[in-house]
Amino acid sequence: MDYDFQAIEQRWKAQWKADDAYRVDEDTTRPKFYVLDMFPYPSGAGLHVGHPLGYIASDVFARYKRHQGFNVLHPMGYDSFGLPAEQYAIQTGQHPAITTETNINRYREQLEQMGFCYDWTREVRTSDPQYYRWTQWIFGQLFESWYDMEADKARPISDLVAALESDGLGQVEPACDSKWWETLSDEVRAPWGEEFAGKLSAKHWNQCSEADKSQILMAFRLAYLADSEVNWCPALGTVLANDEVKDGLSERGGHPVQRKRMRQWIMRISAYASRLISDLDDLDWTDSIKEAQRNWIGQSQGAEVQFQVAETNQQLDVFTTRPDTIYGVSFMVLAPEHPLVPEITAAAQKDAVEQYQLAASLKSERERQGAGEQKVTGCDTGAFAAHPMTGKPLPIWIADYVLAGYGTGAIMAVPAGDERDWKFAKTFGLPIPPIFEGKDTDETVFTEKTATLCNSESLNGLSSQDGIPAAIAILESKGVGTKQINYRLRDAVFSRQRYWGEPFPICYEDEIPRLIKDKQVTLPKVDAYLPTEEGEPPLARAQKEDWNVFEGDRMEYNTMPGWAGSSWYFLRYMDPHNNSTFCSREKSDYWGQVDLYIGGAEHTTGHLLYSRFWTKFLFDHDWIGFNEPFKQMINQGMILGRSSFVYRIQGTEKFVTFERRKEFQTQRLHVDINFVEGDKLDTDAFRKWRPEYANAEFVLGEDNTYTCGFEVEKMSKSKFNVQTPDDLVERYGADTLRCYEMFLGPLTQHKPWDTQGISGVHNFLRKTHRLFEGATDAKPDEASLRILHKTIKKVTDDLNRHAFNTVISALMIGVNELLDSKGSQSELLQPLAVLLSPVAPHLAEELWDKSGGNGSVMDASWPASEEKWLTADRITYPVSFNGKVRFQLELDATMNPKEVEDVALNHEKTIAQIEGKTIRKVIVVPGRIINIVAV
RNA sequence: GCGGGUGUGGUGAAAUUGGUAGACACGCUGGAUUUAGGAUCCAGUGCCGCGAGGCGUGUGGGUUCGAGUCCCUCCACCCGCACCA
Repeated sequence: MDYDFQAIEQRWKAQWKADDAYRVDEDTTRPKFYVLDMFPYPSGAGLHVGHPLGYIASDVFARYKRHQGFNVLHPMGYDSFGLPAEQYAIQTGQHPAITTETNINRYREQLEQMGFCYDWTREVRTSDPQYYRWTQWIFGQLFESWYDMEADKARPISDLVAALESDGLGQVEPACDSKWWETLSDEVRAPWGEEFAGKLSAKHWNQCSEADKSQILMAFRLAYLADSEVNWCPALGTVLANDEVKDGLSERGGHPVQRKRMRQWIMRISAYASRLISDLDDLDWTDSIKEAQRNWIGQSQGAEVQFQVAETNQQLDVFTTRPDTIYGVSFMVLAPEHPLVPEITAAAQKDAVEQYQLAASLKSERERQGAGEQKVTGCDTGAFAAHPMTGKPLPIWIADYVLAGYGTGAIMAVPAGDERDWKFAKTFGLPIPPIFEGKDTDETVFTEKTATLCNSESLNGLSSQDGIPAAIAILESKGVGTKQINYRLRDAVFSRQRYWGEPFPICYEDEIPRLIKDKQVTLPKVDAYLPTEEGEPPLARAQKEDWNVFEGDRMEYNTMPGWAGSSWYFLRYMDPHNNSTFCSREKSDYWGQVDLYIGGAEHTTGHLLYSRFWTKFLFDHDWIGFNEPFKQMINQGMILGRSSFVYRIQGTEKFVTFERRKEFQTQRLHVDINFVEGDKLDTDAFRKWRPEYANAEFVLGEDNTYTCGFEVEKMSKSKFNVQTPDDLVERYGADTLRCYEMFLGPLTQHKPWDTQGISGVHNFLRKTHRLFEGATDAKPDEASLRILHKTIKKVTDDLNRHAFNTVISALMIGVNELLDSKGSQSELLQPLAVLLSPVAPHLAEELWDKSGGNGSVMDASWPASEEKWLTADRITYPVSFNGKVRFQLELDATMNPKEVEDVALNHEKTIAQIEGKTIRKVIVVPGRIINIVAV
């Protein structure tokens, strides 16, 4: 009988459903294994063949681990809040929940069709109030926490309040902005005096009103409200986090982004910067992702140094990684936006400075970041700072190349040792004090750390390695500087001016935010999904009675960003229906970290960083027992599409075939790959595609056909090159699709999609089916047993190293060889069905059943390869001369190297090869190779 | 510029510890069979050469009895970061 994949797949899918075969429960008698796929956003387009690649790999591994006796958690759910559904709502007025539901149903259908072993009873959706109440709860906990730098962990805000009441800020060191008090209103600060520099006393704290205290605490909360420069995207009508902006454009949609000062909820992720870097070391992730995270966090060690501005009591703080070069400082540079600029600028320079500032502010983010060559620009403020060591006056300039957002927004310029400072000094004729022995820094800048310092008083003769700590010691003893670690990572904006996201459990009284703890706030209904006329977010449209909870004067109008719900979803899968906590400690202790996380590499600096941050936060409060979410991660490569093109002769409705396109002025247009078979265009289908092509004419090739051009590029709707899994499953079955996607090549590599190869894999499954047709209870012969055990070993080894493509090859070889050796005995076939089951579960179940297996193949234990069938009696040695293989020699496996050598040397072909030469050396690698060196 | 990665037949690729380069497939060529079907089977297929043989893993060098694999040089492409003080 033929391989009727449709009947087989339908039958077993139904059976598994009836048996609840994918249901998992906690079971302390078995070891656990947690395999997770990255959370999909259910888009309207459904899945294309690229999406399931990772899902198939994780499913294969989950099934393999189950065979090995692990209790495997393998869940799936949806990151179902997000922009596309909301954009659609804006256009059509349809509630995003409806769009989302429709899309999820489509996803679910596609996922089930491919036979994934997800435990659907654990499905989560971030837009479900039962889920997001816990996202809101975690936000609330972040709001009610501060970061204790000494203990290096988050603690309840009540601890900080207690400390403030008894000792003020004297005994505790909370993570905060270096000048946290500057964000407070003047009334709050007034009693503390002009000279206040952060040492808030208990007395002052206790004198504050409740409103004042709330303002002060805001400076220390892990989720806080603050005015800050944000990335505002007018086209999307919302702010974006740094990781959502690429080259000054929004990652989604590519719209321009501006800087704007806005009051926003912010997450103090910077408090975790150091742990987010150091804990990377123990993760089994690719170096490139770990490196990208280190880069993004951007740790640099150095010193903060204070410079006194002459004739004022103002002080300039700068951060430097090279405090050893302090004697080489000849000027200072501030960012044009630096708050001190207006205060210190000399009267004579006022106009020039203001002009420069204006010019800088008019430049877009993109221009500021300088796409290409950087021109050196700057402007003298006319003010001077005193060198902290020598007291010498240093001119203070402003310039674009100093960024307001990094460090303190000001630098001490050391032209001898810094490329940009050097160029700046050369451009504006500023001095370049030589500070490196034997280096003419007037000629070229010397940026390496290898030189010996000179003209640097007590630092003379020191290398940079010794000079840095020495310089810091001097600075500290003079009270003009401290050792400091600086990070590039900024706190993450957590507000979005959007409708389709988690509402904040926050209300305002006299504009003071208050956390609503006793009731869950759900999304209110609104009359439109657009901002109000006053520019308030859509939620501001909701009337008082539209809110299920309305407290204070008003509710918070912002919603949370997409990454809120996805930062902790892997925990909810462990305990998805818990109504009293986000995830019970008992469950999270059992399931623990994700053992294997599979997904794309596009979440490097967003999701992966944020979920690490939230995990550490939950760990600090002892609500979970681990501080990293994902122990091992594999990033699957993209499956690229093969786009087809037609060539329209400019200004006409004529299309010219690929071969003759050069004869005309043409425009290359994407054409739907559904009209193209083997690069030949179905011209009738093309005419019917769009009204404007109805009268299309074609300039054909010699064979009277229209040939399309092609290119391999990213699969996308707009390129009309999307291949969906649906019709492939229809034509070849889910098992074939699963095997084919695995067979394409290494999981982590990018590869073009090409359906031509699919027949080979389908054929393999048919052959496998045929092998089982002749199942008997007879005793298998030795040769067949060898084939089986070789296959068991290869498949097992390859699965362990996640080499899924060679798993398929190994099974192909095994089946081909067993067909040749007539190895159709149940004793061989049953283990073979188990080997097949991770990659082709439906067929494996059918064959397991046919070959007399008990129960479901899914619960059969993984076969072990037996050593005795792996070692052969005879070995075929390649015999090489000077490294080049000349002939084969079949020898007894028991022969020792000396015996092998003797046989090889006396072989007639050897004698022929070495004729006229002397043998210098003979190398025999037992079981491997014989190499004879002769000259 | 810095960091990470990848270069192997016509194509996707394999070679796990330095040990027969191209397994397994696709495609192609020839043949068989068949109710011309996107079916099946057999043989061949890295390149050059009729052949013996020679040459072959981006380039050039090195280590080694032996290098796709290790070391150095350069090139190409992909990804990330990018005036980061």
